[in-house]
This record gives sequence, C-alpha cells and structure tokens, in this order.
Amino acid sequence: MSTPAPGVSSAAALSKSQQAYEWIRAQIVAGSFGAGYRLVLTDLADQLSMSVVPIREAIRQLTAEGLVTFERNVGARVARVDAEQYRWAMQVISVVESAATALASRHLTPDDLRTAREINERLRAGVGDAAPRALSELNQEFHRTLYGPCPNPRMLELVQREWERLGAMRHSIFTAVPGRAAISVAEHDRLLDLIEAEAPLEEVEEAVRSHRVNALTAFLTSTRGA
Amino acid sequence: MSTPAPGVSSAAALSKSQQAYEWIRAQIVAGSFGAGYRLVLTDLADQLSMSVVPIREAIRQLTAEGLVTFERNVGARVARVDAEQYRWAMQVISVVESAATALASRHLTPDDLRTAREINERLRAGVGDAAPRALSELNQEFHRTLYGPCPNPRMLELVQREWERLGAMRHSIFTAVPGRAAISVAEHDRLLDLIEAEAPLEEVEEAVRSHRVNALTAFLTSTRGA
DNA sequence: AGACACGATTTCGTATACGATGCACGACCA
DNA sequence: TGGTCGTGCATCGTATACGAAATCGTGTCT
Repeated sequence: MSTPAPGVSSAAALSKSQQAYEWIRAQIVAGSFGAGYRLVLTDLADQLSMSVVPIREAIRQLTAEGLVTFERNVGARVARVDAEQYRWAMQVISVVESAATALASRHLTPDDLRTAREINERLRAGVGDAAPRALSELNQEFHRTLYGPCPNPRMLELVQREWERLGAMRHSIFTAVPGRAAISVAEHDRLLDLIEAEAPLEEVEEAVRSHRVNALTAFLTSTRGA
Repeated sequence: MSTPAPGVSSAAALSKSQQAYEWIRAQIVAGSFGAGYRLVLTDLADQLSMSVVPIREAIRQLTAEGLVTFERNVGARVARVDAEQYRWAMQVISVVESAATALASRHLTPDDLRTAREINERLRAGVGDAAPRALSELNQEFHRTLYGPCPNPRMLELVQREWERLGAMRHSIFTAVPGRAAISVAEHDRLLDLIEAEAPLEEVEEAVRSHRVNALTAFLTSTRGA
C-alpha cells in the first residue's frame, strides 16, 4: 500500500516509454522542436537519461499519431505541414469540430456559456494588439470551451489530435489576415446566441463550420493571392 | 544496384517492426485475433521469427491507432468495442464519412457511379440471403466507392481508421436488424440519384449522414429494446 | 470450508551490444 | 577542374540479457 517512489511526484508511475512520449510530444507542441527538427535517438536518450529503446517506442507512437515523420534507416523528424496538408487538416477540423460543438451544445452549463462570452470579450479587447500568439491561444480556448462538453470522447480526441498535428501552424489562423479577427469575434457572438437560444443542432453545426471555412478561405486567399 | 534478397519478394524491404505491424494488424482485421485476444510478446516473436523488440514497437503503433489496448506490466490485447464505444465510433463515422462522400461526389466518374449502382443491385439481390458477412462487405464496398475519390486524404484516413477500429463489429450493422437491409438499399438508390443530379453538397452529406444514423438507431433499438 | 499469505512462473521493461545502412568527406582519375 | 569512387563516421535496426512487476497456484491458518 506504500507509494512506489515517494520522492518522485508521479512521473515514476509512468513507464520510461511513456515519459519519453510525453516529453517529446510536449516539446513539439510547445514549439521547442519545430517542424523538421531531427529526433536523434541517442541525443534524446541522453537528455532523458534512458536508453534508446523507450525513445524508439515513443517515436513509433508519435509517428502513428502523425506528429513526426519517419524514414527507415534515416530517422524521425517533427512533421512538416505544408500548405496542402494544412488545408486538409483544417477541412477535417471544420467538419469534426462543428459536429463536436453541436453535440456539446446541449450539455453546456450557464457557467460554460459565461466563460465563453468572457473569453470572447477578452478577444475583442485584444484584437488590435500585437500579441498574435496569445490571441490565437484565446481563440482556441473559446472553441474548446464550447466543444469540451461533447459527450463523445472519440470525437473530442479527433479534434484535439488534428489541432496538435498542425503544431505551431495552428497559430497562423486567427491573426494572419488583417481584418479577420474582428469578424471572428462577431461570428463567435452569433454562435453563442444560437446556442443560448437552443437553436437546432444543425444550425449550430453549420455556424461553426462556416466560421472555420471562412477563416480558412480568408487565410488562403490572403497568402496565396497576395 | 542488386536487390538485397532475391528470394524474398518484397517483404524484406520492410523493417521487421513494419512486418510485425502489418501482420498483427492483418490478423486483427481478418478476425483471427478477436476482441480481447492477448498479444503476448514472446509468442508473437516466435511466430514471426524475430525478437521481441520489433513486436513491441508494432504494438505501440497499434495502440496509438486504437486497435489494441495496453496495460503497463500486463500486456496488450485486441481492443474490445463495447456498445457505448460502438455508438461513439458510428457517430464519428456518420460525420466524417458523409463529409468525405460529399467532397468526393464532384470527383466521381460515370464509371464510379455505374460501379456503385451495380454493387447496390447485388445488395438488393442478396437481401434475403443468409450471408450477412458478404452483404456487409458489399455494403462497405458501396460506400467506399462513393467516398474513395475524396480529394482530402486525411479525411479518407479517418474514415478508414474508424471502420477498422470497429473490427469484427462493423459487420453487425447491415444485417443485424431484419427489415433494415432493404431500407438501406433504397436509401442507397436515393443517394446515387442525388449525386447524379449534382445536388448541393450539403444534401449529399445530409443523405449519407442520415443513412448512417438511421442504421445505427435501428440497430440500437433492436438490440437494446428487445 | 473459506480466506489469506507466500512462492514459482510468466511476462513485461529497459539496458547493452553489435551488425547494417546511409551520408559526407576526401582522394583519385580523366 | 570536374566527376566518380571509396572510406569513415553517424545513426539506425535488432538480438540478447537481466531485473521488475504481475499473476497463478498451493499451502496453511482460522
């Protein structure tokens, strides 16, 4: 009944493979390991003070999730997301996240809605600021608040994963296009109204989806057209 | 410039980890390893004439994909899909497959449509038969024909994966409910008509989604209600 | 008879070792 | 001088080995 290792908070409870997985993944998500970064087994093993075996397993897992690419006898590197893949991923997100939000809408507490509105106000306040990263983070949080209560865990997982796959690139959406942020905030308002009015699920879903599609096309036209 | 191992067709080109992955996965998909089957490292290693290391990596990969579950210091087993997970997965499929079908509909060749109609006729002809497995396979093929040309590979991948995750259970949909198969065939016809008439993508999507939802609710009510 | 404790066995987790592969650099030849 | 071939190093791929955890069976005590 005694805790296995009192000194180590809870990390020791995980296998080294899992530790490696979590750590590498954290580095990727945080951006410390940018796209294309080479994941050399021995280096990682040294950094984490373990042998290469758990590292290899972690990398396998990350490969299966699409966060890293892998080439036989060459090695792994953090996945690059080119414009095409970006579009594909965003299309997937527009579909799955909207469905998740619709499913969640009936499970949102008044508290959730209040939180969402508050986040959106903070977004509105910060639209002019030169802190794109923070705004993008807020935007993510806004949407996560709305789809979080989705009772289908599988759907939630897909949404999360897809965002993670985009890596650092996911921050280019909200702020990349000059006038877009303000429009987004307005669309957020409308979405909240719909949910609060208990609009049909299809309408909620459609609202989220078109919100995403709008943002994506705005982004694409501004980068490609310019 | 010489082929590495003339005797071995092409399997030798893959790493043992990959061989193990493919093989185990094949067993699971084919049903040889049913839900709950214990994947013991040494056994698999012996069967495939390799050490346990590649096996472990393969299992990691399969775990990440959700085909097997894993418990530390206990081992891996083929994932069980209970009724709840089944519902969740089918809900995901209804969302993603319908989107994929809609996206594919503009890329379908007359040939694809002909093929789909032909498959549906074979389905119609076999509705009464006592070969549920074959019918289910045909049903899968029908839908695959329609979403296959979807230009978004990521979306396709998600659909495929989700079906695979259901494993053997995916065969219980089409034939489990007595009257359902005939209805499905009719809905297939309607779907083909919509596509051929170049109906708006939303209508195509909605048709596929409701088709899936209908099948699911029919299945759930017949199993739970009875 | 039933429950608990303890030991044997199975199986997993990780380290280490060594062969295989790819890549980069430099030498050699035309 | 340019290109090609060979050599060495970095890194990956897999096998083997050993310690650790869990499970199962057995014996004992109540």
